[in-house]
Amino acid sequence: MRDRSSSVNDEASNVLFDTWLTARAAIALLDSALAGTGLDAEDFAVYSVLRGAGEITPGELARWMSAPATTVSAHVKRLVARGHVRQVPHPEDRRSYRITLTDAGLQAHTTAGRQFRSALGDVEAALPRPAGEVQQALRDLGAAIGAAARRP
Amino acid sequence: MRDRSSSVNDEASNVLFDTWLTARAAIALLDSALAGTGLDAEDFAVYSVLRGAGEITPGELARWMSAPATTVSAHVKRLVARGHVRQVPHPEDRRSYRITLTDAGLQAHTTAGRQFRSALGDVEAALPRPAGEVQQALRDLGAAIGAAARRP
DNA sequence: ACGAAGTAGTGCGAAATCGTAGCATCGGAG
DNA sequence: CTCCGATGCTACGATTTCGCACTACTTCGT
Repeated sequence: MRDRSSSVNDEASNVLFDTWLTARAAIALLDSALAGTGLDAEDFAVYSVLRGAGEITPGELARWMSAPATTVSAHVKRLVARGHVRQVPHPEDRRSYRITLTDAGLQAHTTAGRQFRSALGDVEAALPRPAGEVQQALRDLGAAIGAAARRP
Repeated sequence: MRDRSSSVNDEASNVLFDTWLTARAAIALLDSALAGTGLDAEDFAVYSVLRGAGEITPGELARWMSAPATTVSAHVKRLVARGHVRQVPHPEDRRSYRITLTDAGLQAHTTAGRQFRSALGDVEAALPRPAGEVQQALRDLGAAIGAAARRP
């Protein structure tokens, strides 16, 4: 009954608001944890998606991160210029293409990953219960938001 | 074992990453849910903090939302210009001041609140368990991130 | 097979973000 | 009281975000 549940926030308390608040804190933490790696929190997340996906189209990436197409487009341009991402022609749709991490991109992600994991460890250590539980809650919430968004 | 835990994301799975993902989805949902109200998700969140706080300094707000001072400064300028926020001199520190919602700001928040609550309802309805549980997980996570951030 | 309608991505411009540098004020040490 | 380091905020500018309008290709209906 202090700090985050203090006087400031009473009626504004709800899952969406808390998600916003928590994410901002997470990003701030990561931005400083990743200082010096050349990647910021956003970059690291995108690289992670890319790495997990192997090859995806900009559109898929946009859907994954709930971002507008133009934003992803800008990301791609930047990451390609940085030499961390490569564009591969799409075999079945010539309007599109696919993107992958280059070796340099992969390595940047791996390097930054050390610092990331350190910060993640700190957070998990400070967590008063298994991280898996929290994660499951986030997944459930994410799915619920997705369902709500699909509802016209 | 579908959708959000699909093939794209395996090793990248952790609380911080999931927080980022979920928050992006939440913001996207709210941005569209709040369309036409004149406020976007970010605005609504800030107004909520302001409303809950009554009067706070820009610095306090910055800390609350884990944002750099300059960003908050820009927000304040914008919201003041919009007529939704008012600056009140700080009685104990002349470097600073306090901000509050004006009546117009309060009303804008209340109006937008209808649409917000509708979206929130959709999300909560799609949630496979009590929202309070998820919220508690978010609080715990937020506190843990705060602890990790304080650790030099 | 053809045209209309839908979908993938991008150029551009307006607005937002936030680091750096700088100013005003505060508060503690001597 | 007088410094002086610490703190609160902001001007500025480089970078990022994203809505709108547009082009290129795909797909569906007939």
